[in-house]
Amino acid sequence: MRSYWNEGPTEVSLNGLCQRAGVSKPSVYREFGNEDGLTHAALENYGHCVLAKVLEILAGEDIFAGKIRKIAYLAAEDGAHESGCLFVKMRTAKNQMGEKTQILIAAMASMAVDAYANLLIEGRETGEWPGNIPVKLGAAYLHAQIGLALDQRARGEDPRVVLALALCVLGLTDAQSEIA
Amino acid sequence: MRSYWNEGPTEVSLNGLCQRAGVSKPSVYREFGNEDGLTHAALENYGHCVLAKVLEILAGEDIFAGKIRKIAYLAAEDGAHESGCLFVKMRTAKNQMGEKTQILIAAMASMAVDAYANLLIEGRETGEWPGNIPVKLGAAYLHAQIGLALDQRARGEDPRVVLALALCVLGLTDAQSEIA
DNA sequence: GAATTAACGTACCATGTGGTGATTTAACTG
DNA sequence: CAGTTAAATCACCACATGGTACGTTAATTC
Repeated sequence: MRSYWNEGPTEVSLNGLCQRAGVSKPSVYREFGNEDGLTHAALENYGHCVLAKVLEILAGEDIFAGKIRKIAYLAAEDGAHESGCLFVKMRTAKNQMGEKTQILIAAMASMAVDAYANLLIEGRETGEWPGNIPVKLGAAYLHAQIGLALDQRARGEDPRVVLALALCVLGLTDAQSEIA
Repeated sequence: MRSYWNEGPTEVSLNGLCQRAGVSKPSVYREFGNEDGLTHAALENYGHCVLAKVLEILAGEDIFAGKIRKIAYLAAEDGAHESGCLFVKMRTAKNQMGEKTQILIAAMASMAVDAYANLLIEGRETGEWPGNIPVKLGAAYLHAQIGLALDQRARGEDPRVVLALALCVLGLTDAQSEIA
């Protein structure tokens, strides 16, 4: 019922969604208050789902490069969220979102870059991530490139080769052959 | 009068624009037919303006790395189009654009990647662009990274460090210090 | 200056949006 | 089975959007 929200892209109107979901508008309003609450709940739910996947990867026993590769795979070619990353879609249209949703978007972006930073710190400590790139810059770079890949997929482009090339700068020279 | 369109972001409605431009709606329709024709004309005009700048850079007497640096500067920190790149904004919301405008968006993207390809070919011929990255991939990569920088600026982020790091993969190790 | 033509703008239309009050249906309690 | 309460819905509102018919003004021509 309310998981049907995952397929609801940003372009669908509240008016049309509750129609194709078989639920009437006042019910939605009783449950979420207003559209801002609705998008907020949808994004929060989506965040929990995708966060679970990412945390599973980060907590795994993989090697550093393997974790990066898995995250890149998730962003570039995993068919699970084939309708596109809801976070990226909402960030793209964030000025059309309500206040609460905008705050959530910013918070999720911050969490993502923090997660990348932790991964990079771990990689540096174990010596698996060589080079002299600051962790902060690396995390921002990873976040930007993953977001770019998701954006490209939302446009119908194939992000794989570009993402593979972009990740080379982190010193993972095998990333290109691994992904492409 | 019709150059006021450059400041017109995608979020402004036709209804509100002709009001703040002091022109009545029927006049707009007499001139452009429908909203699709309007956005098309606006994007075409913007394309001519920005294309002039890019061509000026490409046709200059600069060294290869200098041209790349100038283009990166144009994308990352030039205040000329401080309201954001209209092409990127329209590409972001391309499914809300009319048919003609969507075709123009695709055509302009193709022209951009062709221009990058020519630049890279020139760089390789003169030996200024080392490495074994195929020209086609390099052009797609440049296009993606420039687009990412413009997207980040549209979101209010500072794209400079990420773009500088991304351009390192092209073998321009000095790009980071030049831009940041 | 009169007549014709071209451009312009007011006022309007149909439609879709987010949001809500009144009413009916359903469930639960005694 | 009767009576109260909770929940879902029908129908509606105000508003904004893209788009247009028609009256009005301005320019042109003789």
